[in-house]
Amino acid sequence: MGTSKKEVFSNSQNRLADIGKAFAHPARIAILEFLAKQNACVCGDIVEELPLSQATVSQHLAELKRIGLIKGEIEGPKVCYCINKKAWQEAKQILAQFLNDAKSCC
Amino acid sequence: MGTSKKEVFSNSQNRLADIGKAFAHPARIAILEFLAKQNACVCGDIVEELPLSQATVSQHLAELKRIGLIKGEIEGPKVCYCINKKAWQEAKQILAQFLNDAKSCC
DNA sequence: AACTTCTATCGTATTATTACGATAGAAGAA
DNA sequence: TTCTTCTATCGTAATAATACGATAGAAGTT
Repeated sequence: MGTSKKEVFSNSQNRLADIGKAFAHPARIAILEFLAKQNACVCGDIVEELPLSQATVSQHLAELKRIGLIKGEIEGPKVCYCINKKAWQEAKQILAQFLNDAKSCC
Repeated sequence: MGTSKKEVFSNSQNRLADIGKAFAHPARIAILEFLAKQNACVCGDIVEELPLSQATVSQHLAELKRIGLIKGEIEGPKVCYCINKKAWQEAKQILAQFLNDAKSCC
């Protein structure tokens, strides 16, 4: 009790839920928006964009990396982040399919 | 500390995060999938579809109602649920815009 | 080597979420 | 009225998520 019973749901349901979780916090939305509008990797200045501490931003970045939507590459003393295009397309496809399956009702 | 600092983010960022939260649990995905594939309102049999208790399912339904993605109408002793088409379209539009704004990178 | 810069992680406190049994209330059936 | 059915809510327990200061480690600079 208290634990999410994800083992009783299908892989695709859990994958979609994970994508949803990536979007389920305004800070992660802000991070993704910032990365998405760039045309290149962003090195470092993400923390300055957000009204959150460096530790908190790092946690959100780690969660987005776990889900796969962003990539981080070490570049000297900094780390460069960018959208993972492949996972982004996959998320777009999964969400579009899910959202388009709703039939009319009521 | 511990509280989500949603007040420092924009309304649209928080709205998108709320939509993400609706999708952020496999049980809610399962509920939405079940409702979405129907061509009519579903009265009652949602609990039997899910390996969760009636109380837990009711909580998930309440959360989906709060976010606006589903509607519930009292029909005799039962309650009929269905996708809220308007909010569903809104969610689709918001997500599509967000997902399509990613520029190429790396 | 010593210093600076950048980021991940640890430790920790607080709030949120998830889950379920039990109960209450609403509405039709007997 | 009494019974049954259905659903929301209460109470509660446990886990997850959020946030941040402090610290550690990696890498370049002086």
